[in-house]
Amino acid sequence: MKRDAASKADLSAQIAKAIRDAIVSGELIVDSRLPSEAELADQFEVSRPTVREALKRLAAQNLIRTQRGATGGAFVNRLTYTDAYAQHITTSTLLLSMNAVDFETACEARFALERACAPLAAARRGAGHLSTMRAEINRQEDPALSDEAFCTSDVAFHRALVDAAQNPVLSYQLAGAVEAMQPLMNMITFTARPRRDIVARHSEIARALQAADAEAIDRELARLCDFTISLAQTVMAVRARRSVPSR
Amino acid sequence: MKRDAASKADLSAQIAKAIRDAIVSGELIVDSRLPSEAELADQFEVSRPTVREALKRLAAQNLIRTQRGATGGAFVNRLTYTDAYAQHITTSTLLLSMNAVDFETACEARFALERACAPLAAARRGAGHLSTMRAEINRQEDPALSDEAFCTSDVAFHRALVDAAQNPVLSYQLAGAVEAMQPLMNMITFTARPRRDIVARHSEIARALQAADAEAIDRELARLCDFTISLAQTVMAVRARRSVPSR
DNA sequence: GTTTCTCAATTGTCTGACATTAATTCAGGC
DNA sequence: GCCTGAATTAATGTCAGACAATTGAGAAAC
Repeated sequence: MKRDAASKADLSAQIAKAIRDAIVSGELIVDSRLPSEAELADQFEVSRPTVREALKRLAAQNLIRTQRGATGGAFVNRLTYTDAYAQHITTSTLLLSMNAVDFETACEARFALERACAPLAAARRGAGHLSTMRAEINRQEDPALSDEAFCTSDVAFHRALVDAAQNPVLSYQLAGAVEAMQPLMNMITFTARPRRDIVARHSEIARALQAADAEAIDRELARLCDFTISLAQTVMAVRARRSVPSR
Repeated sequence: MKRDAASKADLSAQIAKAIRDAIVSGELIVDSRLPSEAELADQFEVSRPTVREALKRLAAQNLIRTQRGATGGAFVNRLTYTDAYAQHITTSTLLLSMNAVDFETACEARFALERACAPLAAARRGAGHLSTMRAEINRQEDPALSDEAFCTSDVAFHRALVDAAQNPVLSYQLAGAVEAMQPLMNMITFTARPRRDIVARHSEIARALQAADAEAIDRELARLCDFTISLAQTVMAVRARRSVPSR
């Protein structure tokens, strides 16, 4: 855990990097305790506040956790799938919102990824996945369901499809893509999303999954993708006309 | 930018969350300047070091950048694709290494994702992508190439295939999966990876991409996936036998 | 043996200070 | 009038020292 005097970055950034490298390289293994803040301050020849800033940087990335008390300190955190999901979703959401990614690009990416898991899902889907999907379809058929709840159910449905592939790494990668899309999806949902068509697609997907018909799943996802994109274009066109009424 | 007194978390975590929420909700837009540390300390009724720890947390996530000097301060950062790539790769790599994800699962996920972009890549590939892939194949044919360089070239090849889909969101999602796999790949590369077979697959993929033959790309990727997994199993079996020699 | 108390180690927070950086301002010379 | 350059100023970066809060461990009492 050495820090090069070279880089011009802030001390706290240098120290954070040094510790991060030690973790990534395996020098510090999961659940091992880092030296106390005072000891780190001595080692790196900086003050304790500087060390603390470095530790907060690592804590922000879920790389360490801290505990107070006599046997407390900073411990190397095991990065769980849950943590990784959360970070991935945050990053993806911000990336989409801050770079004005157009709906078509995001939608295309999202469905392309989802189609990637169709063959695996068809081969491995369990009863739990199918029942989850059917339950969500039932909820979606209720006209009294609010738009927000419909959206959430939509995400849950697709999440179940992804999970049916029974590959946690794949689920992790796709969860970010699907969930990060939700805010963008909402933009069109709250205007005029014809639920009947979507539920019909969902039903077909569930049927195909039960039949382990990978090609049918793929086909339905492609239709749903095209449908969503064309719907978005319609909505955008209407909005554009409204904002420039007389011309 | 208010902080609830509710949560029991550290003050710096609360403040970081409050500011992060303000950014995500759009209350603070890209490139806008946050109040100075002293002002934030007043607003949140904490000391400056506490505010600084909060800001370092956000800086660790590339959400803000800081600048010294008279007109300095903390500014909301635009999350670039490059930043997002880097974070995604770091997270994915740590997730794989800390959770003892087995090679087969990771490999399956990686190729499933890559196959997702085959149709788009076939439809849109430009001359640049094809020439990059051919150049990498040429490098890979050189027997003098070191194992590390071969690996890097391998990643570059697949990266070009992904980029050929011309969807930056898709590229972002896949870059993490492909690059995070590299350390795991290295484990088998450095023993006995038959380069000829891999180069043959790569050549076929490049040919199929040029011919815009999505199905052929998909087929070749599937073969490469199966090949890689079986190779890994062979290597593991050999290692297991070596580590338990006489029994 | 069990419970309770005290203690020590560690993180969390505050105060106040100084160093460093960089834009701005303004005086002086041309 | 215009350029040059030094002082000003406002901000972050860093430090030292202190105290509060928390928590486990060992000592002491029963």
